[in-house]
Amino acid sequence: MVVDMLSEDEVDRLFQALADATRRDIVARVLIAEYSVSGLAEQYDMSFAAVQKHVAVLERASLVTKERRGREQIVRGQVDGVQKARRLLDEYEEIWRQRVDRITDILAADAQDED
Amino acid sequence: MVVDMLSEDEVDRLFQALADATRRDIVARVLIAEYSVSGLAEQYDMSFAAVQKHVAVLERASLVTKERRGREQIVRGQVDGVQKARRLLDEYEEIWRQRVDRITDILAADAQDED
DNA sequence: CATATCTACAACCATATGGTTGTACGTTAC
DNA sequence: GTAACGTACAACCATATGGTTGTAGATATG
Repeated sequence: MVVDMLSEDEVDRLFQALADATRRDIVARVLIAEYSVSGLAEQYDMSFAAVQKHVAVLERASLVTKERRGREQIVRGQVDGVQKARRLLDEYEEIWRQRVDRITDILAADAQDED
Repeated sequence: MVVDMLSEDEVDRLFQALADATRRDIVARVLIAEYSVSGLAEQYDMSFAAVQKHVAVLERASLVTKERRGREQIVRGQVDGVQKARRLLDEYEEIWRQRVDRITDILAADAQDED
């Protein structure tokens, strides 16, 4: 059963956001604890602006949220984004399982014929 | 527990391959049944070469396999690629769940303090 | 053999991506 | 008020991506 109703664009953004090691690391970090954008930037060997862009990509993909706190912007992980992506992949596995079942049925029918 | 041991590059390729609607559709199709590359190309409103490139991306990501049969190249879905990606996402959910548990513990400890 | 089919691959183009530096602006601290 | 901090955003660059057309090789079919 499909519960998600994600547009193709949303799914594109989800997987595209996950297709970068730095961004996956950011997701893991902010699922564990809050970070400011500059706090995140300290963790990586790249400019603040680069990290800022990664966070923006993750935000557009609904994998993190940003919330202003004073002069800082707090980044938090958004687990339902992760869950949506996982459920998508579950559906592919389901498709595959159904094919296996179908093939098993066919083989069973063949066995019947041979009786 | 991590069982996968996928390199960052492999994961990059996996998610990158899934970040395109045409490629996701190809994966779904070849999980259900075999297709030749030209058979796949008929399904989409783009050139044969474009579909060929998409299949190549999926192959590098271990989401499909190609096998020559006469002059055709048969494409099949590779479910373990899908499963690897899903397990990756499971790990993120696990990270998140552990944080929730930790926060719950802290709240419980605070409640203790107030007694 | 001749022809049609399926694939491979190169060359090209427009746009997207991942990075940089520089500038500007709001917020906190002294 | 001034300086330092955190952020936003523009401009720029190199490379990757998703598409095209064209050419060539291998395999089947008449």
